[in-house]
Amino acid sequence: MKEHIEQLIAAAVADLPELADLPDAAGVSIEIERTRDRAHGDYACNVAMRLARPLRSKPRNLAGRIIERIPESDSIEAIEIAGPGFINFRLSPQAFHDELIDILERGADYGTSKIGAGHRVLLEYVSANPTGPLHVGHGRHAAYGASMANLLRATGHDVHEEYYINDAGRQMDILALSVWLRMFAAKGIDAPFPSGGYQGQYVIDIAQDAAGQFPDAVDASKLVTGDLPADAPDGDADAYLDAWIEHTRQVLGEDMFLAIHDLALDSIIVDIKDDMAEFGAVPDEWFSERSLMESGAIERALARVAEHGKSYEQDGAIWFRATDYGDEKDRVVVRDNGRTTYFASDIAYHLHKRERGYDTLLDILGADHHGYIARVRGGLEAMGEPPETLEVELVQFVTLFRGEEKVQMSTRSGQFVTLRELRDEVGNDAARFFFVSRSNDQHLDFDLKLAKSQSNDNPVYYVQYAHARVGSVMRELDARGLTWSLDTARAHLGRLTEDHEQALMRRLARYPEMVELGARQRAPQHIVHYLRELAQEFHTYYNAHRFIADDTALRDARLLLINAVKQVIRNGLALLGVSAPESM
RNA sequence: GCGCCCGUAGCUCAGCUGGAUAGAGUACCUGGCUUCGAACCAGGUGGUCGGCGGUUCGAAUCCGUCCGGGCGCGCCA
Repeated sequence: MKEHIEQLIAAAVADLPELADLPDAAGVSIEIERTRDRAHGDYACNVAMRLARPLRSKPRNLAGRIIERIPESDSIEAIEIAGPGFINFRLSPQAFHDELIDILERGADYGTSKIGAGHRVLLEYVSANPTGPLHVGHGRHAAYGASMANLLRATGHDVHEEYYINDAGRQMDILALSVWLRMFAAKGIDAPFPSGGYQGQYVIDIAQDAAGQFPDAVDASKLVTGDLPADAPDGDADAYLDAWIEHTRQVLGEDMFLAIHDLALDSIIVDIKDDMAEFGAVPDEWFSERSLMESGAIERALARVAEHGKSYEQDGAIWFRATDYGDEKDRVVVRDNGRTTYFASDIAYHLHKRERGYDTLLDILGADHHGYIARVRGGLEAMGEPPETLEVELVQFVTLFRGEEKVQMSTRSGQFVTLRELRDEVGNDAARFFFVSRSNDQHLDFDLKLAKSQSNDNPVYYVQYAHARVGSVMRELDARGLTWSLDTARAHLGRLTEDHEQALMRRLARYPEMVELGARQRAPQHIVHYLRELAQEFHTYYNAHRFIADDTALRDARLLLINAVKQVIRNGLALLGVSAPESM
């Protein structure tokens, strides 16, 4: 519809005689937008105001001359000039009726488009370190990422969802150490535990399993260390940890250390996969950082950086010239001990994404990673890849409250509320809906007490209730021995003359635009707000009029309308990963 | 100090990349179930869009600056 109006305007503007003298004015783009106020019709166009200056004409006069040249259309009932020079379009009833029928005929497909056809998007999200269960912050990432994947697919993009597993590196070593030390407790032997180790119950559970599988590793004599630096608070917790890791590697041997490391890793990844799957977030691929090292991808990436002269050696390390790309300082990619850094993995990973043929690398990252964006983009450029292919959406933090009290969370100390706990408390639907109801670049306050005690007040139920109510009406129809069908009802849509019905039809017709907007702006919250408005208008209608009327034609028309409402609510909720129950 | 995100009703937040009189939810007040589900609806109270300049037909939206909050600035990941 929007495109149709655009074409009408374009034809009219092209027909303006004065435009011939000013070829550059033709560059003014035609913008059609939805009106906010019903009194302004359905669509408005500002082209007359934009062209007024280059054409040295008054906006309202110009608008008049444009309107004279707009071709006839069955979809348009009226065109008028308003305000400073807007051209307002009022759609014909026929246009809305056609839309209702389209909704029911296309069903689950309604609202989808092909605007993203041919675009290959690699969508990476969550990618939490596998050092423990997902917490509520990851839940926000999962909800946002999965909803974005749905939106992008609905608009025709070819989307590949991916979770990057940081299965190499120091954090995993600390986890392996933590598990090993807890294995002693499983066998009734006292063992020290560094202040910086992972302290959650899940570590103890994994250790129980590991102690059974690797009994030889639980040997009190292996706990005897030489001099170690002091642990916090007297000393440096990190130095203490590193000394312990080094010690553990030696007394256990690389193979045993790796065995415990991998047992812990596998156990946690299985847990994360289950958790996300239950939450409706199912990545197509789980991409291992270690695989980058083993396949030589990191070396390849670093070689490309070197070829472009964007790295150098200093102090025994290899540095990437990040300052050439606006970073504050150059960054190490290979340490003086020969090991590559996380950053090296990351640019190699992004190169690998490009090598797999993706046009857009959409990363969903925590807000604390923002300092990283320019660097990775610089890395891509330094490897000869277009830097603009990397697009990053930052997700701001979730602050948990229990009533008035802020809940402090720290993965390392094991003090956090897990995603699983949250889902158990408020349910998947409420959690998914709540997480994407706020813009991702806004901080999110999540009050657990409120979510638990008043879960019935959650806005998700408001929307689901509208859907269930239509189901209920159709069951009532059946109970009364009446029937309804699209084919007989379509002839009576002219009976939908009430204000509430007009408002609903207008709203329904906007849905495809909302899907497009949500996908384009990477903003699923538009769908949330739209659904609330649609549900609100439906509830108002419900309270004001009876659908199962004695007048058959009127009844058929109204039932067609509310079934269209039901279909659109279902489609919108599906994008958000929220169920649409028939009854509740 | 530098960089990124943000500041909109008492509270939590939208505001469709510059449009017409700034919107929801919640809280508070009033009213509506013998009638398709009251997990609902109708009405009311509530705003210098953080402050000040600028850009233009037009600014909550763009630019500058100041104030206030969050996050980041490792040979950690």
